[in-house]
Formats: sequence, structure tokens, C-alpha cells
Amino acid sequence: MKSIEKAVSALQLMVESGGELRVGDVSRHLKVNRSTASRLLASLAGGGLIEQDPLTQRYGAGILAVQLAAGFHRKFDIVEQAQREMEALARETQHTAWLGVLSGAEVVVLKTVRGSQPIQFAVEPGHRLPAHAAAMGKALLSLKPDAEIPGLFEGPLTAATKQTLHSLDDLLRELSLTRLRGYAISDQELFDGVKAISIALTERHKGTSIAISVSYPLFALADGNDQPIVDALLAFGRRFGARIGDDRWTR
Amino acid sequence: MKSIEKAVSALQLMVESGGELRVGDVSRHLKVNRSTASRLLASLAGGGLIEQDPLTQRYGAGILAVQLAAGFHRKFDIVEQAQREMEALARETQHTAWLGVLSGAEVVVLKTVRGSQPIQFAVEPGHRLPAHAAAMGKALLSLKPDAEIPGLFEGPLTAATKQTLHSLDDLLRELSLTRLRGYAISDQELFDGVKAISIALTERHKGTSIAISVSYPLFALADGNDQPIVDALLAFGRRFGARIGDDRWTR
DNA sequence: ACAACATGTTGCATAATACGCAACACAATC
DNA sequence: GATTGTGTTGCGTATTATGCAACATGTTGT
Repeated sequence: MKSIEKAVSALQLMVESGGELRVGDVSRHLKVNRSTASRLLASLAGGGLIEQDPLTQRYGAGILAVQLAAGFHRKFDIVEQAQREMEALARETQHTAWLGVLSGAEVVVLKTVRGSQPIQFAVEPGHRLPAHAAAMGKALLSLKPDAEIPGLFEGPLTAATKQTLHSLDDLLRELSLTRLRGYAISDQELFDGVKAISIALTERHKGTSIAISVSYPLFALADGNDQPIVDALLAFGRRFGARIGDDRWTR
Repeated sequence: MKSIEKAVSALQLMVESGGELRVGDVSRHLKVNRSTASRLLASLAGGGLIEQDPLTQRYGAGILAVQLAAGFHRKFDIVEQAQREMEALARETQHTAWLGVLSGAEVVVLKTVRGSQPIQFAVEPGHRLPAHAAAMGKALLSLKPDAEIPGLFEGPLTAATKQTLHSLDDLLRELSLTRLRGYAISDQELFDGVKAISIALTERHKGTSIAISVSYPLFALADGNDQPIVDALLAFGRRFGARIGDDRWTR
């Protein structure tokens, strides 16, 4: 259903453009005539999914989007529940705590809590990270059976840094290692000089999974000993896992 | 662009159904073949706007919806700013404070803060109220020029109670009265036995408008004197209006 | 345990409709 | 005041969305 796919692409474009979109933008990026772009946006606006500012003529997110998102948050209510625990985690480790969910072959960052260290590394909620390079991505992918992994990635794995895994085989090996180890590591595979540790948690009843990670610049860890961070993260897993019924942590 | 309009209708249906949707639901309510409904939802899911639970096959909101909503909240950041002030308002008046925005001829409730009175009247955020019957609706409509009002309503005004205005002329009269008075009143026009007072606020730079209201059951106001509530609401308007640059309150 | 039913997902031919072109309206820019 | 950029209509054609049927799978009932 191509016209709907185009409409969704336009919405993705809106997100990437920072929430505002003009008819011309859609026309250019989707390579359709301005007339088509105009009608497309008008149709989306008709139902309130997006709204047109009567002054600037620009389109922005509408109330229907907010109502839809509310449904998402009802399903992923662990995200809200995790907030306080994340603050404790960031306090303990002094580094940024992240929360993300899997979307295809990408991790979408939903929350970040900054640590007390003067230099912190974080992105704004809403950003997408390549799953094969991010610690949260590996943690979430490791929940899936190997057979499902190749279907998520089309084409070669994008290289973020020199350390990024670039073959599916490497990734699968890393995932089985992650399963054994109990947590995932990204050692400068996403950002140079930044390391991250992550665990994944699944709410038993709803089957929804999130990843929690702690990231830190290498120079902030003088002795290179990240065991305290790993311990804090595993403790988080036991506390929070017990609460949401993830039995991988309670036994 | 009919197929897109159908897709948006499906999303509205999802909101009304409490965030979950099956192919059959869409097929029935939109009166299309199951095959069409299936393809429609699959297309929406392809871009991540919605997601299909692999187990139940049910469709729910996707991450793209969350990202879109984030853009909305960035635009309507007064909503977040209003939170604390609303809490104060609910404390002062002892009744429920509401925050809503206009969407066509309806008010969408975005926040409610309950008062201290044992019996409270409130709906969940996300609910839509008929603008011509709700105090918030009248307050927001009164910002628009009379000429724009008829275009928002198609067909007769739906009657919520016996007090509901049922002609456009009555509504326009009421709106000009609201403009003079400075605040809007709904006296059992939406719910029997419930009265509400509301003001509208506009953020100068972004041009976004919200309504704040206080609602109370009639029996909770023994002497029928609602002046304290009006005063509290007007004080709210002066405080908050000054902060967001709404000059109707600062002079 | 098997039938009867409901529900979700594919191929295929036809009818619906989305598309580009062009023209117009309106601002913004020079 | 001419020029450029942008958003929104009519209109004919070609794309594509649709219902039908069949299949796959899951659910209910006896």
C-alpha cells in the first residue's frame, strides 16, 4: 500500500526534521510532485495526526499522535517505573543511565539520566542508535533467537567506528557471548572513546522488553576497572527484574 | 487521498479502542475487506507508526508515534510548565484542575490534577469533550473570530445534557459574552450536576493556546458562591499569562 | 480428538484513485 | 514591481488499492 507507506515516510521525515515539515520538504525527500505532497499532508491533518500552523503553513505533530503515544506508554509502563531506579543507578555509577527499546535494527532512546561526573555523554530522547553497535542494542538482540537476527538487518552493518562489528557472523557470536555473560558491552563500537554496559529486562505479563545501560568516557575511568559499574547494573537487574517479573534475574 | 484518510481513521479507532486493534476491528468499522485492513495495518507497521505483537497479532502504537508526540510536546511546552501551577490551583480551590487543547470542534484533555475534596470529577487524559459544551471549549473558541466558528461544526450541536447549547447562534452569543467576561462557564452543559469555569492562555511566540479549568459538583458548593474559584482562576491567568507572554492578562 | 468456526495473510483481475502537469493565489525577496 | 519560491486546486491517465477466493493458523464446541 504505497500511498500509506509514503505517508509514514513523511512522518519519519517530520521526526528527523525536528517536528516541523513543509510541503516542499516532503516533495523533495519523497521525490513526488508538490501537489502530491500537499494532498498527502492534508489527508494526515484531516484526522488530526498532524496539524498545520495556519500562519507559517508548516505541519507539526497533532493531538492524535499524543493519544497514540499514550497507548504506547500504557503498554510500556515499565519505562515510567524505571525512572526512579535509573536515577539511583546514575547516582551510584556517576555516569549517564540510558533506557531504550528495540525498533527493527535500531535502538530508540526513551530516557537518559545524567550522572554526577562533570563530563557526561548523552543524546536527546527519541534518537535512534544502530542496534549492532550499541550496548543496549546487543542486550535486546540477545533476547531473540539467532534465526530472527539476519532478517532485521538488510545490507552490510553500518560502521560507526573502527571497532564496530561488520559481519552478521561476528554479531551472532557476540550475542551468544552476551547471553552467557548476562550483560552486553559496547567498547567504542558506537562512539570513539566511549564504552557502555547494558542489560535487557522483560516484563513477564506484557512481554515488553527494555534495555538499561550505563555509558562512560574511557578517560573518566582512570584504572579501567569497570567492575563497579557492572555490579551496579546487575544489582539494578535483580531489583527491577524482580518487580516486573523477569525471572532471569530472580533465580 | 482516501487510503490515507482510512489509515488515519484506523489510528483514531485504535485510540478509541484503548490502544489495541485487530484486523477484524478495522475491517468492520471502516467497512472494508479483511484483506484491505490487513494490508493497511501492515503498511503502517512497516514504518514503525504502529507495531504488531507477534504473539497476539494485535496492533498497538509504535515508537514513531512516541517520537511524533515528543515533537508536539516540544511545541506545546506550556503544558509541562503548567503542571506545577495546576497543582497549586487544585490545592487552593480543592477541586479538579483541567488542561486541554482544541482539536477541531473538540477539546482534548491533556492533564487533570485532582483536588482535595473527597468526591472529585475527572476523566483520563486523552479524552475528547465537545467544545460547545465544555468550559475549556468555550474559552478556546472565544479566541477565534466568529467567522471561523461555523466551519468547525458540521450538523447540529450534540446535546450532552438538557442545558447544552443547541444552536450556533446561541454559541456565538455565549462566546462574545465569554470574551467580555474574561472567562468561560459551563453550567451543567456537559455533565449533569457539574459546573466548570475556564480561561484560555496563548503563548505569544509560538501562538499555541491551552485552556485551564476548574470543575466541581454543585452539591460540593453549599452556598453556590463560586467567586473564590473564579478569583483563583483569574489569579492563575495573571501569574501564568505573564510568564508565557499572554498580554491579555498582563495589562 | 476432530469438526466447525473465526481470523490473518497471500495471488489476481478489475475498478477506483493517486499521480504529474499546468495554472492560479499568495508571500517573500531583490 | 518584477522575480522567485511555495502551497493549493482542476483534469486526464496510469498506477494501485480493492474485493474475491483460497490457504494457513488458531479457537471453540461437542
